[in-house]
Amino acid sequence: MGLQEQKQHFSVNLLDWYMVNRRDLPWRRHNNPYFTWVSEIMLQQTRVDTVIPYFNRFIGNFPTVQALAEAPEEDVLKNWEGLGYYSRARNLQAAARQVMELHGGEMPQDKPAVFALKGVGPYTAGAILSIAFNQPQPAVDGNVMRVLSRYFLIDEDIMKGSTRVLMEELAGELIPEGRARDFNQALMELGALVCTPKAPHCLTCPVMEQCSGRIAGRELTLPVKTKAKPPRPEQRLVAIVEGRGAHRGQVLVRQRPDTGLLARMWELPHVLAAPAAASKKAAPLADEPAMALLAGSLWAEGFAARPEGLATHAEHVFSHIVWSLQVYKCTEQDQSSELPLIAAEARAAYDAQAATREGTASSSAVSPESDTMHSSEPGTPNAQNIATSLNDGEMLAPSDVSDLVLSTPTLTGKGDGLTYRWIGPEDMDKMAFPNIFLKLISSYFAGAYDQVND
DNA sequence: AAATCGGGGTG
DNA sequence: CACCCAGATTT
Repeated sequence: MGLQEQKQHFSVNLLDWYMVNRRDLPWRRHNNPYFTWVSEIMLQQTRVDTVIPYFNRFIGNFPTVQALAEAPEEDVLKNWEGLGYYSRARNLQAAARQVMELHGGEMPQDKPAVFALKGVGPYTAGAILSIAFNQPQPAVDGNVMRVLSRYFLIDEDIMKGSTRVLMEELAGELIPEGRARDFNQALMELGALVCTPKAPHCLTCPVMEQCSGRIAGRELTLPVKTKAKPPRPEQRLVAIVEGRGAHRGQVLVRQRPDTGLLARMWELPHVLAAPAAASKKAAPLADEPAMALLAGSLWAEGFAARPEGLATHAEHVFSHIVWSLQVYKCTEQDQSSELPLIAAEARAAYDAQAATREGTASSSAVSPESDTMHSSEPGTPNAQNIATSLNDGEMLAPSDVSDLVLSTPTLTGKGDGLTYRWIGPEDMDKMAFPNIFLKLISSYFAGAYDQVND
């Protein structure tokens, strides 16, 4: 068969199949460019079933571009909580403000203007232009590259940028006249429902007859894709600090920096236990030094807390990092009278353990990442900085750690400080937390860590 | 071109 | 357990 014939077979049969088999999805019920836009951002690297409830709630709370543009960013982030890739939420709102200022609140319809919106790349621009405005632009995502690589037996590595460009040219040629809206969605629908990654349903595929990949027996080996680098392991020590006195019934949380991992999300305080010098692998730290490090870090950030014992272990997997968390239940201590005692005990506990470990034992650095830290909450103890030159993941000699634990906090009054807050259960519905901390804090408020072993 | 950026479903 | 998902942005 000729290539042109193969292309026509594909377009005609795929489109016919889609008109019968298309799913009824919330963003397909109205032809609203704003709905299309929001859905496409949410669907980036995220499954349809996951997105549906988020989309419905988001549109309910922010029904128009203007409503989104005028909302507090905190509310937008809260609506994104648990969906991941939180820069999507912040970019989406920034783009809504772009649309208000540059386009009077109406979605632009020309490619340069759509592409210029924050968070809109090659795929999403094509998706918006074709789905919302029926413009003959390709929308090449992972589904499309998988379908095309199989049907046309394309051996190019789909991780390469040049391959995506090649696919876009091909996908553009396949769009039937005047049918970009349906055809582009058909292409993705086929990838999601039939031409699936591991076990494609070739027997029910509308284009199986002329699928070069299937005919060659290559449907399971396509697309060609270089393997991703495995995520690096990190051991982290987490504090659930139970408030006393004025903070009774509350727990200590902090907000992450404006950029980087989980930007502007709230979390429990935690420190990185640096990998052992020899193996360079993250390994659990014994409870005593772990609690000493945690007490020392909290102290250095302006909080007096006594670690009581291990509450639980937890794991959180990112694309590029795996957090193994040791979670310790701590209690807030009276600042003036008991703090020196806490520091001394922390040092004694650390030294006792360090003596039993060979060479350079595991140690810690402040987190998150390389940001310097100090408390900025009025009413808390003095703002301090543990060590401005200390980067996340750097090694510390045990003696340095002891010094840190015993060091007298000093005000720096500079740099981007993290905001710490004491919160109760009622505060959880306004602040956005990553899922791992959402679970840990909810469990704490539910009484799950009431008794710990110390 | 390679890293960074979440979280969960699937075989 | 590995793989991948309606990718974009930064370096």
